[in-house]
Amino acid sequence: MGITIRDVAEASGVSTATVSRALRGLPNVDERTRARVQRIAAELDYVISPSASRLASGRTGSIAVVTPYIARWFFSTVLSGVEGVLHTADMDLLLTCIGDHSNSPQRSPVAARLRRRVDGMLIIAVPPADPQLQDLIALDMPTSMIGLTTAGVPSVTIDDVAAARLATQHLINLGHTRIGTISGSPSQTPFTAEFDREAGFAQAMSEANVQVDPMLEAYGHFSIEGGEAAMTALLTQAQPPTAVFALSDEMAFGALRALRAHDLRPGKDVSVVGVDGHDMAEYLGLT
Amino acid sequence: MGITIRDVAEASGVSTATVSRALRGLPNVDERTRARVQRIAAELDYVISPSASRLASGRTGSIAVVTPYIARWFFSTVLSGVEGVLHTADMDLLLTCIGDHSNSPQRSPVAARLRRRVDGMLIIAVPPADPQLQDLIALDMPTSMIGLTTAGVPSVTIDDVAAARLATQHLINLGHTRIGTISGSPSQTPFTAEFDREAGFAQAMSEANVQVDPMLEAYGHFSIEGGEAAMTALLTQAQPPTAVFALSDEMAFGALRALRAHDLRPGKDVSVVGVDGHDMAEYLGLT
DNA sequence: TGGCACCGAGGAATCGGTTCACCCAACGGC
DNA sequence: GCCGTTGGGTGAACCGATTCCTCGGTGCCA
Repeated sequence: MGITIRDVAEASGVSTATVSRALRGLPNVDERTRARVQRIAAELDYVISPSASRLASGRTGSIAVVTPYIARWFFSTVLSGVEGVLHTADMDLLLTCIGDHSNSPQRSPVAARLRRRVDGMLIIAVPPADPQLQDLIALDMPTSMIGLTTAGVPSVTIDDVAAARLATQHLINLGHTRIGTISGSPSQTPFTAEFDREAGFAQAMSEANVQVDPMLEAYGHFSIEGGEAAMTALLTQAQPPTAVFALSDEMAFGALRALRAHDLRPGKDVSVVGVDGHDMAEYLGLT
Repeated sequence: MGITIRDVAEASGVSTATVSRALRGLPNVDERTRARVQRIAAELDYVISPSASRLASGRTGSIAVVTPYIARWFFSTVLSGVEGVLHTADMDLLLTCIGDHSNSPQRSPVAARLRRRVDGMLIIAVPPADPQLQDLIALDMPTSMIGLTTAGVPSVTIDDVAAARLATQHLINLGHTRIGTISGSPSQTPFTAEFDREAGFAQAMSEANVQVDPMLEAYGHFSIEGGEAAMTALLTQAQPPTAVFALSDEMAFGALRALRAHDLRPGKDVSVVGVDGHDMAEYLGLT
């Protein structure tokens, strides 16, 4: 069917070993030989068989991206960047979504799926308490993380604590004292970011000696709908907050929508801030 | 290093051939033998080597998803769905982004990257005129498409023509006669959707005997910023439109932002409609 | 001039499954 | 009792690279 390395070898009058070295830029090949092999390979439209190469070399040339969500803003943005990097590095990107929400019985455990299949993984913002995370780390392969940290694994995160403090302080500076929050959910395994943002909020509040009213905490599950419901809940209280800190921009959107529904003007009647840097944030009159 | 099929074979006292058949549910294996093999494989924590399996069988068990964007709403949503399906089918998902925008010289041509690497592809809304598309189709492997159609390739699309007609008619029903459009760009390779939506707009307009003013066409490049710029351009004309049809919701967002900047109320001073069904569409007061 | 390092290249083992061809025993029909 | 089937199973030839080991030849240095 396809052209094999042997065909190329015969056509150029060398051994397959030489072809392999020539094509991969390894040393110990005469440059003239290399050029000839390359030319012939191109003429024959030869494409190396990744399976065979992987089997023989032990390297797969692909890395897995593990993420709890794909369609959400933060994740797809990161994914897009990662794809670019991997693509130019000529690596395959295996996309794998893990998540308690999609616990269909058919979804085999991630760790088993990845074994012997990739050279490394990139884990994006998986909740640290996710049981599957341990299995992944136990695979003991090169790993990086984005948006969460684990001992011994390189990672890149934003300083969520600082960001949340900043956002909260902004509200305080505006003179607000009844500041509500919209966080993820009361009981579920928290994301690292969720944890840190709450911490930042608490810090800023106590620093400014502003009382945190437990009545003013609502849960938005990191979705737009959830944010809206949470905001509605806050607004219908006897003493609604004058400002709201949303733990993610998406929930902030929902909150804004709730404001509209109540004919309140965001930024005037009620201030809303969110954390994320979402593309759309600035378009919507978030504080 | 890893446990091989041979280890399992020896441990269960059968040949590797039988292990292979037993583990993959093929016939001609005594059920008791199969059970024993499965148990032993599990005990040994045996994981089959995909590379070897692919090499021997010729099947890769993975399919490529080819898309021009990852981070945009439509694409990441589709991607998320596809991942679910593929995952439960126990297939690997190779993510590949092609796009004229990211024409860094390093990005090898997609078609070559995919040959011998996947069993099939899923192409999402690539502009029909994209040169790489031809190469992909020339690979002649099982392919499906979403959001574009090509002769001989199964595909699923929404009826963009109808959707655009509907949106336009809505504006017309509201009594508007000066209706502007914000489309992608005047010259670039159009997406199928772009094409169809323009067609639907034109149809609705001519059916209602409403004049299409060529002055009222602006280009938003399918981005929020672009939509805003386009809307601004429309608004600063001598006779600005009273309604605007945006070819995508993202551009519609931008348009709304421009309205805000001009202190105009969406839906009252100027009506805006978009097509897409974007999650956020309804939250923003799009018509 | 002998010894040594190095360069370009080939031979062949190897990676770990899959699958084809064949084999053997048991069984049923006539 | 003989023969054709069929279910269960084995052996070994692949699949298509990679890579270790080997080898002749050349240039360099002592």
